[in-house]
Amino acid sequence: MSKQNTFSTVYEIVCCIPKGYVTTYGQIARLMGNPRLSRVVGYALHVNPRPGIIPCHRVVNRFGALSPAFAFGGVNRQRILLEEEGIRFTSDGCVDLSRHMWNGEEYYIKTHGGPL
DNA sequence: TTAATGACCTATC
DNA sequence: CGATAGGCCATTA
Repeated sequence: MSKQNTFSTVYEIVCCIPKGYVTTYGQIARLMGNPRLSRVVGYALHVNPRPGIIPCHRVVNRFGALSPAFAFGGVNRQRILLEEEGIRFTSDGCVDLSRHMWNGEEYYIKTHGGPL
């Protein structure tokens, strides 16, 4: 209800990511209206006030690479969680964004009140 | 208060 | 087409 507004928005979008899909920081920032908020999005997930509740493991970078240090329990934890969701990983250890890239259309309609 | 950092992205050469 | 540099927002020290 003040400065947490920005963070709350990030958590809202992250919680809105459907199972078996992933999105990028830039995509989330873009949904907020400021594509440059990509860094703040990562920071919001870094603080992650509700680990285990917020599916931050479904958020990856633009290259589809996972976070260097996952704060959920183990670095391999994120990859396992995504694999359990049915996400395919490449030999590079990156997520196939072309297969699970969530554009956040649902959130866009909810915020802008209309489709793209 | 100023300065520096960060789970990033976009634009330009 | 590929690589480099900069920028933007918020938070912390």
